[in-house]
Amino acid sequence: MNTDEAPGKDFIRHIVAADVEEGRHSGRVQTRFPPEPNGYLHIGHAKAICLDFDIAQEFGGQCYMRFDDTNPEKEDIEYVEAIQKDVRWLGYDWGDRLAHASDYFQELHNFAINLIESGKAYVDSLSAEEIRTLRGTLTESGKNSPYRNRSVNENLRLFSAMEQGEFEEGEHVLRAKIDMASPNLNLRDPTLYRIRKITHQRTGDKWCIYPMYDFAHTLSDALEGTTHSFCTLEFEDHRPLYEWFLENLPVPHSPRQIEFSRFNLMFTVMSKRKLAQLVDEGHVQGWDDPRMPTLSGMRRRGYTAASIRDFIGRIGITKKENVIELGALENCIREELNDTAPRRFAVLKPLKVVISNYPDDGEEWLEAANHPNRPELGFRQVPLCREIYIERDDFEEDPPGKFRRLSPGVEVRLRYAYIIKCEDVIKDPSGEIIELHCSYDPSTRSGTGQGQRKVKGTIHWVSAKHAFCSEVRLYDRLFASPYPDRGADNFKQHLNPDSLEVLVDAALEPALAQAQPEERFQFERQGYFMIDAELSDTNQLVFTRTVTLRNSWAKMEHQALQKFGTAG
RNA sequence: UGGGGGAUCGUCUAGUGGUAGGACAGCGGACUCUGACUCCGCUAGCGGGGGUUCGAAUCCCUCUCCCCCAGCCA
Repeated sequence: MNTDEAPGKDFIRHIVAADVEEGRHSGRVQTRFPPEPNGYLHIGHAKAICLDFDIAQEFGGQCYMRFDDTNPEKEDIEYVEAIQKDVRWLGYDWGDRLAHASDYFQELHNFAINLIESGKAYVDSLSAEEIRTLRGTLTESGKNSPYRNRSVNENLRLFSAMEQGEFEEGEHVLRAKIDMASPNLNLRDPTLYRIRKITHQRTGDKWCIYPMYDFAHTLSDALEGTTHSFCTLEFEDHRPLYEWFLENLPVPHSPRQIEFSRFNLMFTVMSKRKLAQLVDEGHVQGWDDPRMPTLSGMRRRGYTAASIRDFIGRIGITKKENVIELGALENCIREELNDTAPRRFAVLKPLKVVISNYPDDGEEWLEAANHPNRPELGFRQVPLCREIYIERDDFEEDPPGKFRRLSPGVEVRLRYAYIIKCEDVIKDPSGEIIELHCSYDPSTRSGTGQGQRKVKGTIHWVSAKHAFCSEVRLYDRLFASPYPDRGADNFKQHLNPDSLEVLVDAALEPALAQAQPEERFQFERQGYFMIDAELSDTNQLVFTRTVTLRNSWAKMEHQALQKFGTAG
């Protein structure tokens, strides 16, 4: 097979293309992204957002941004604003097509009257418990409510009284009259309206009856002229109800609902309820905590919108349950940042090195490439003097076999500078290594073509005198288990206690002092980092690690530990 | 035990009666002043059993396993 071929379209695009070809809806394509403003958007929503907006665009149609705000109890303007910000950030523009289910409350109400008048809806005065009992079970059919055969006039009168606020919450509901014996529970006279005496964030106190999801969502789609209504699998058996509304009401358009599977990410949870719990109970510092799978959290972590869209494109659309490896996501941001991020030196866990044969007051500035594979990005100067910092992990007194770093008597290259050799290890009384004494070979300066001998390895470093100290935050997966919400135990038991490591005395090269918010860097041999604008101020910069570099050495170490146990 | 869905390399995903392909991961190698990047190579899959057919992931039968549904949430 030809590898140049474009990847196959997903099943939804096949369906839409076929509909267009057959001239349904006059070839028009219109979609909508319908979030409920009861929480922040997460990476799972990105799949729906991309699907809704991309398909509309691909077929020359339009996509509405519509808030499904039919439950004032849970919804809040804070979420409405955050959601819009996140969708825009992802790169989508709904133009003037911003809508709310609440914009349609009057029309929805008219549809309800219509159903009552045609004998297809009735006011039920049973309690919630009684309704549940009469609904039956998965295997037993339900029973009709004693109020099911009220006259049209009585239903009209009661519904009007509900609307006028003459009843308390829970006294009555409006139900569709469909089939209490249906094997599909959604068709056993579903509730259409309930009484809620709560101020709505948009309509205020105008209404005290609010439509239920199935009713409001279907008819909002129909009123807007949606042609294709995408949603996740759990709504699959709501489709017959969706279609029942379309068939039994004088709707201007008949959209088609198509379901796809949500996606799940290993080492994380993806339900708004659970994410809200992490926020409320203080396991994270907010919806935008860089460990959260929310779009705002990932943005703060350093993910770009392009990398998220790239990721969504790669995981595809199917109806199969799926759990995606974290590496697949990380790969997307690494790929982008490897290409675009300027390189810098940062010593995260410093160990002082004295270059004993370097002049006491000596100082020189060396040229270091901003990007080794992209010379057009130029160079910056890094200072060297007699005392420098290297990474503590880059020295081992008794190194394992394949260690390609510094150890006693061994030579390594200071990247973009000289070859040094470890002559002496200085320890404090407790035996902890506090300083290294090294000699350097002045003939081996980088770029001179001299001193090209093979050494053990190349390490990064920062001049002690010129270093500026910064806080660096190393974020890791929020959960220690790949499937935190599988099994009977509480998902919070799987929280990773090491998901955040705060380093307060990282030594950064001077050029980093000019770092701007949004600028991303590769700290060589470490990973990709960005300023956390929330935590930084003029006195103190705080850098956040977006993702580590791929690290085959760490992998080897990990495998060795697995093999020989973790003791010692 | 009712109804609705789903099963293709470790993980995602193509395939629509004609050599099971791609991505990520993994393994091996080359390169390397980042144990990065890049490049080369390799490993690895149609849930089981029948049937139709010259030929089946694809069509038929059957079995198994997994997910969703009993809110006045969405």
